[in-house]
Amino acid sequence: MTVRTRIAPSPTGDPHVGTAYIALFNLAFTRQQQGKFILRIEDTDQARSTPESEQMILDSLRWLGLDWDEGPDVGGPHGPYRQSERGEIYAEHSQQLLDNGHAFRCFCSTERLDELRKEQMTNKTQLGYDGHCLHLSQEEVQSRLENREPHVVRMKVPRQGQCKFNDMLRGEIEIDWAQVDMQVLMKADGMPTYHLANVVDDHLMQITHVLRGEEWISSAPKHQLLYDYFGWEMPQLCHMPLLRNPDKSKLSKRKNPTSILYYQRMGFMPEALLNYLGRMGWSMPDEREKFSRQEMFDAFDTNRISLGGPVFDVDKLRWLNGLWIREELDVDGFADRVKQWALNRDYLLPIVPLIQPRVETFSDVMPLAGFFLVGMLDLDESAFEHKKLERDQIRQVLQFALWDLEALRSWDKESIFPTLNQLAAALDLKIRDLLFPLFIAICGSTASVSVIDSMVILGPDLSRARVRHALNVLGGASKKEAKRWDKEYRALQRG
RNA sequence: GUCCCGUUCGUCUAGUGGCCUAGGACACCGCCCUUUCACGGCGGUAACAGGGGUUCGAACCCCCUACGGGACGCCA
Repeated sequence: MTVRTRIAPSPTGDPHVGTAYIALFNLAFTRQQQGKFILRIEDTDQARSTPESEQMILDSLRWLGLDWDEGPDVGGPHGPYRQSERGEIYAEHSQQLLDNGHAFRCFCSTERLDELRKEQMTNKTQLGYDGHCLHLSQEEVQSRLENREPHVVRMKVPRQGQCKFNDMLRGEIEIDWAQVDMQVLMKADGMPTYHLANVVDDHLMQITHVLRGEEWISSAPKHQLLYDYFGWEMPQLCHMPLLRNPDKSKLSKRKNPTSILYYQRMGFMPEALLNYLGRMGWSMPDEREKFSRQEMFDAFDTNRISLGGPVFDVDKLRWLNGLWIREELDVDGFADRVKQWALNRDYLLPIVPLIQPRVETFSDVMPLAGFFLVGMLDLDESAFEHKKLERDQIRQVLQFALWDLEALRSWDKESIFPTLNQLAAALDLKIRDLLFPLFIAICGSTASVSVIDSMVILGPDLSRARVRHALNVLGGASKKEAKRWDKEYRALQRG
C-alpha cells in the first residue's frame, strides 16, 4: 500500500493548516496500514513556487511531526519537470493520448475563451469548453503546428452517459459526463496541468490510495477517464471534509489565521495543533480529546471520519494546548519550549538592530520589544485618539490597510512599504498619519520601533490578526459601512 | 445558473434499527476550592433541519423539500 500526499506552496509562501490536515490523515492512514507515505510538492505554476516557499512548507510539516518515507518529491519549476526526463514523461503520455484519439490540440486564444465564458455566464448556460478545435483536420493541425502557433492539449470527454466512481467515505458517486469539461492536460508552456501530472505520477509510483480534500470530488471523473484511456487501474479515493471558517465557508486567510507559522508564533505546541487537527472530522473510539500522534495512528480508522465540514475553533485549540502544556511538560521541558519558541537567537537577532539604539538598560528591552512576544495586544479605544484623524477615519485606514495586506503576495519590507505609501497617497494622507493606527494595532504604541519591520518579523497572519483585532476594539464596521468602504476602496486611484 | 457533497447543542463530536428521557468536550452561566486570578472539582442552559414513507420500533434505512458547502481556470 502506497499513499502520496500532494502539497502546493501557497502564493504567499505561508504553509496552510489545511495542507497539514490532509497530510496528517494521509500519514495516519498509511501508518495504520503499515504502508509507504510519499510527500510531493506539486506545482507546475511557474509564477508561484519558489525554493523558499517550498522549504517553508516542509519545515512546517516537520515541526508538526509529520514525517514522510520518501520525498519530498518536487514537481514544481525547481524540480525535475523542466530539464529532466521527467518533463518528457508528461509529453510522452500526452502524445500517447493524442495518438489514440483520446486528446486533441486546441489553438483557441485566451481572449476567445474569456469571451466564451462571459457569454455562457450571461446566457446562464453550462460553463466549459465548446469543442471548437475538436474537429480540426489533420492537415490544419499540422500546418498550425509548423507555424509554431501556441496551443494546448485537451482531453476528450464522452458527451453523454454518466461517470460512476467510488469514494471510500461516501460510496458510489455519479456525475453526468455532460458536466465534465474538456480539461487542458498540457499547457501552452509545455508544462502538464495538475490533472495529467497527478494521474501519470500516481500510476508510475504505484499509488494505491488517494486521500485529498473534498474540493477534488468534481475532478474525479476526469481522473478516472484518464486512467481508462491509459488502461490503468485507478487508486481508491477518499475525500476528506473541508476545514471551515466560523461562517462555514472554506477556511481562508481573510477570515481566520490559516498559517501554521501563525500558530507557531502564537506559542502553540506542535503536538497540540496536530492533536486538534486530528479531532477535525475524526474521533478516538473512546472519545478522548487529547491524544498523541502515535495514539491516533494506532487507532486510526476511516470509518470514524465524519463528513460535515468542521469549523476550525481557535478557542478549543487554545484549551487543548493548555492541556498539553500543563500535563505534558515538566519544569525543564517548559523552560526549553519557551526558549525554543521565541527566546532564541534566530528570533531575537532581527529584533536587536531595531531596539539596541533605543535602550539605556537591558530592562528597557521588554517594554520596548514585548509586543514581539505577545499574541494579541490588550488594546483600548482611547489609544487610537489622534490630533488630526477622526475615529471613523482611523477605522477606515485600518480596514483599507488590512485589505492591502491581505492581497500581498510576498511579505517583506520591499512589498509592504510601497503598498502602504501608495495607500497614503491615494487617501491623501501623510504616511506618518496613515501609519499611526498601524503602530497602535501592531506595536501597541507610537513610541516604538519601525512598524513595517515589526510586521515583517511578526509575519503576515499575526500582523493581519492584530489589525483585525484593532478594528474590533474600535467597534468593527456595520454592514452599511463595510459596503461603502468596499466601494471607496475599489475606487481608489493608485500610483 | 448547472452539477456534486453534506446537515445531531453556538462549536468539535458520540451514535451504524431497540441500550437515547440523545452521551462527552469547548464556550457560556452558577456553586465549591483558593490571599487574587487561573488551574481543578461539582452542577446547569443547550441539538437529531422540515415533511413523508419502510418497520412492532427510526437520530440511524428510502424519498421529497429547505439550508449550508464545494466544483465549474492554460491554479492546485
